[in-house]
Amino acid sequence: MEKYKNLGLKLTPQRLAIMRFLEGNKTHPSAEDIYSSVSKDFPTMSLATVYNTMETLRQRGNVIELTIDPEKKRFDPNVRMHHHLICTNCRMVVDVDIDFSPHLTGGEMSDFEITGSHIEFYGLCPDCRKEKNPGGEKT
Amino acid sequence: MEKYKNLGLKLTPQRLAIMRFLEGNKTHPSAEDIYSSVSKDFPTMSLATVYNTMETLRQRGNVIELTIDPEKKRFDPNVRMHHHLICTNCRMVVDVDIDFSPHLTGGEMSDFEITGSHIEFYGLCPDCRKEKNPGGEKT
DNA sequence: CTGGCTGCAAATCTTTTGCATCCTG
DNA sequence: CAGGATGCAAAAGATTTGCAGCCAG
Repeated sequence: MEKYKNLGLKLTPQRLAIMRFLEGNKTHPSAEDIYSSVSKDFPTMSLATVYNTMETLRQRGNVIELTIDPEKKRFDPNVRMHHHLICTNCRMVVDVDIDFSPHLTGGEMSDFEITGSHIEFYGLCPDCRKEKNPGGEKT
Repeated sequence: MEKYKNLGLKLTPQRLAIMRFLEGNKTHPSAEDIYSSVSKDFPTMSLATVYNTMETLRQRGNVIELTIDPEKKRFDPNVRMHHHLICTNCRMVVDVDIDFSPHLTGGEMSDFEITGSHIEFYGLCPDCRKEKNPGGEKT
C-alpha cells in the first residue's frame, strides 16, 4: 500500500480494501464486481463509494477505465501501455503486451494530434472453445 | 434501398428513414443521434423503434455496434474491417482504413481462437487542437 | 389477413448526485 | 478540528420490455 501514501489522498479502510482488491488484479472488474468482492470484508461498503474511489483513482492515473464492454465500464489497474483480448462468449479479458506503434498518415488523420491507441482482439477463450458454443452473442 | 430488399425484413417507413440516415453516414451516431435526426421527418418515430431497428440491423450484419464511448453505444454502417480515431475532447470519430493483421503468440493468447480485432486511436481533432483545450476530459 | 413492427410508458440497469454523518490527517 | 469521504436513497441516463393497435407482405 506504500505506493498510495504520497498521492495526497485520504486512506480510508474502504479505499485500502478496494486498492488491495485491485492490486495485481487481472480480471478487469466492473464497479459491481469490485463492490461485491470488497463488501464481503466491508459490509458497510457502498456502491457509490466504489464509483467515487474508482473515479479518484482514474484521475490520478492509478487505473484505466475500459470501454470494452457495452454493458458496463470495467477497470484495469495495469496502467502500462497494453492491449486486450476479449472472449466474445464469456467476456473474459486477457492482457496483451505486444508493442504497437502505429503511423497514421493521410486525410483527416494527419491533422489529429494522436496521443495513444488501444487494440481490442476478439476471440473465443479456451473454456468457451471447449463448450463448442459458436455464434457467440453476448451473455 | 435495394440492398435491403432481400434481407427478409419488413420495410416500414421508419426503417427506411433510419437506413437512409445511416447510408454512407460517417458520424458514428448513437441511438439518440439517429432518433433526433430521423424524427424530424417522422414525428411519430419512437426511440424504442430506433433501438429495435438497430438491433435487427446489427444481427443481420448491416451495422456494427461500437463500444468506443463509455456513455452510450454508437453505430457504424461501415461493416468493412476498419479502425477508429477518436477525439478525446469532443468525441468525434473518424474511420481509419489501415490494415493490421496481428500475430498473437504466447501464454494464454495462443489458446484463444482469434476472430477479429479493432484499434482505437486517441487524439485531438483539428478543431479541438485549435481550441487549445488540453487535459481533454470527456464532455 | 397475419405476424411482425410501432409507439407509448413503465421497468431495468448503470452511474451520478445530494446530503447528513463520519473519520483521516 | 476541518475538509474530504462514506453511505443511503433518490435522480439521471441509456436501454429494454410489455402490450395494444397498425400495416407491409
